Amino acid sequence: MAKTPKTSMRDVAAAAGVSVTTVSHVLNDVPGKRITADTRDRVRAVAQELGYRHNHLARGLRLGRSQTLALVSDVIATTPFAGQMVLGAQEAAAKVGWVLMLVNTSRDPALEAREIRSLLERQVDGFLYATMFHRIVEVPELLVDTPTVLLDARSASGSVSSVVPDEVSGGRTAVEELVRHGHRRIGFLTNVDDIPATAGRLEGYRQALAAAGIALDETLVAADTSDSYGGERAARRLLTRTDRPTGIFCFSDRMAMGAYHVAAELGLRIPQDLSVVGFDNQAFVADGLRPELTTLALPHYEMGVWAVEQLLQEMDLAAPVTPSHQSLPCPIVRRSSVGPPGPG
Amino acid sequence: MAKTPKTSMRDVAAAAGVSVTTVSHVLNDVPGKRITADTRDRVRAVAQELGYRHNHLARGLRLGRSQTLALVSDVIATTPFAGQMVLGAQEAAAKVGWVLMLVNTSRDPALEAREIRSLLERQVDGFLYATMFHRIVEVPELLVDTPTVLLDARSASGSVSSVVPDEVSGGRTAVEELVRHGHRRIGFLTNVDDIPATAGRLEGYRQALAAAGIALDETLVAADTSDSYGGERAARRLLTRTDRPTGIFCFSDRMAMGAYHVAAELGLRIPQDLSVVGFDNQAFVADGLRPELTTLALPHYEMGVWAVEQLLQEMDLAAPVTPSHQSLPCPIVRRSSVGPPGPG
DNA sequence: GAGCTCTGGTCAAACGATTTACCAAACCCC
DNA sequence: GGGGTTTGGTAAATCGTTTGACCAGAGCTC
Repeated sequence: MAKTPKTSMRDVAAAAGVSVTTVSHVLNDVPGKRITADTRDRVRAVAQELGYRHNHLARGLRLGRSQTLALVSDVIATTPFAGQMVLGAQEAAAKVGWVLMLVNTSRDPALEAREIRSLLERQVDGFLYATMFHRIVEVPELLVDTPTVLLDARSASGSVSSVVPDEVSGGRTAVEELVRHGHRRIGFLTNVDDIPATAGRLEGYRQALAAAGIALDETLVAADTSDSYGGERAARRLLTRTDRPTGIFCFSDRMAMGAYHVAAELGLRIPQDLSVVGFDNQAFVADGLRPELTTLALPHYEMGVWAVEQLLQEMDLAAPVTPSHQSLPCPIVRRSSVGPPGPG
Repeated sequence: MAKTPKTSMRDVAAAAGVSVTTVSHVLNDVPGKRITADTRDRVRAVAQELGYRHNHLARGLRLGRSQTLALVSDVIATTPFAGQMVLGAQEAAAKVGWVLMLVNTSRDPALEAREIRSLLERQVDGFLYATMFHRIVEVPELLVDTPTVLLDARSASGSVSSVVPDEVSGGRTAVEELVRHGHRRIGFLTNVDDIPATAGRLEGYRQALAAAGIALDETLVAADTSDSYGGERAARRLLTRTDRPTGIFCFSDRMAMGAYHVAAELGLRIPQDLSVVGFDNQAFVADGLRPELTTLALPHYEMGVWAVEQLLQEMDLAAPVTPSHQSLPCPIVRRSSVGPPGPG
């Protein structure tokens, strides 16, 4: 860890026998500046030799921007797919040479304010305000005059751009998959929480049934907690009926996992006796079940990318932009849990 | 997004009728500076009123450090527990007012070099070099004279500090749990990959057997891929024997999931006929199985915290430090998959 | 009242870039 | 050879802090 004394443009300039200005012009390839190829080469060679490295802090100070984005989220880590969102954002930022600062606020408003303030002091140019599952939030007061995009969240006021999964089309796709295989009695294991995903996927379920000319049977919709135990309970209610559904769409892979347990218990084979579609494409769950679970993937990576690209674009425009709200599709991941309805 | 013109110390100084120096002294609570309470209050009031906000870029430039850490990792997101590590690091940094920049390199050396260079240009003070599962790596040339700590990785040369899970004690703990319940024939579903976790957990398995006075039976160690299919194959090899083990320790929860499938197929009840211990405490897997899986948790959060604290400490000392290598314990998470061996 | 020490500040020089002016020499045209 | 233009740069101000050096006035001592 020998503290190598850092080389600045001044050092390069001195060694190359030119002014700092020239070094700056050369190293930044400033267009429209007339500098002989000879000088250019010399400056570059010297910079290379001295191990010159740009000082982004100094540049940021002068330019008034840091080329840095912040991702602040309520709970970065409690959901296993959070990483994909962060990854998408980070990669999109890296592509244009920006970097991402990461902060987690644990839903603590005081902590959140403190952290945002800290990021603002670091002259962060824009914010991604993310929640780790699709929610309705309001963007913190502190951020009102810094460019901000909502990630996996929508704002009640609609005042800033946002990107969320398209829950409705996701639900529709799931049910269409069952319909396509010939199912007509299709159950829905839904979630009791009042979140956009619940309403959206239910709406998708309705739409798909309607499109297939299947009458909605409210008793085939069973709500419970979104974990595997909720899945068990809800599945048991549906599958112990004499007119049990031949296919079920589950709000989450975890609920689907519960449904698998109940099916095994009742001696129902998947997919011969019962087809199942999940949601989330949860790593190590969907592909660990037997048969592997057909499910819908949340577009976390894509949302991360979209949010950064939108943010960069909004920051480019000096003028205030009209916010744009995007829903990204949830692609279906076909595995082996869906088949034609049994003779039953 | 009205670009509010930023207020600087100069503005505050002018409005308060003092010099910039005084403002700096007051706002930073510089010790040993004599300033009347009256002036202090006035400066603070004015700063508050004008909405003054520190400019960390300018300070960083002056001070030569940014109070920023970078977490560079090979694959941030492909493992669901990665988040815990990032979270631990971020929270430890936040506690002392530092922030974390995040970069993912996808195991691409060219990309890695580019990103590290970019972070270095931003005057990042220290690096966390993380891998998303315990590996042996060498720290990139570029980082040799910037403080760096390895996270979930160890370096071959041992030249920088590192923190990893204690695989040996983890393996031992798992097997001890089975021994404690009275098991004497204990199988090990291990992994074929040549990584520290494989050797470490096997060693732990050996140690626990030896401590219990149980002779090692090599045929009870079945190696396969670490996913659920590998678990199925390995479990089938062990459980179809006439002298099948009464308890098995699985390299991963995913392998344990495979073992559950085989047990169900063979009509073996867990834990009455077979006890199972997993590893990883994988979200939504361990607690989604029936019965819920007893397993070992990887100390990802704690490793993140340790790494940041170590890094901060090493940066404090100007002198070169002798690197410290830490193994953190993997705590057991008891659920319902372990019981006394059956009469069989 | 000369000489000291405090008190409560201020001045100006960094830190390392970018950018707006400006300029000397060379060249061109008639 | 006088005036204008192009070429290839340079000087200096600036971004917003921190900090080491300095200083005027008040109070104390003898």
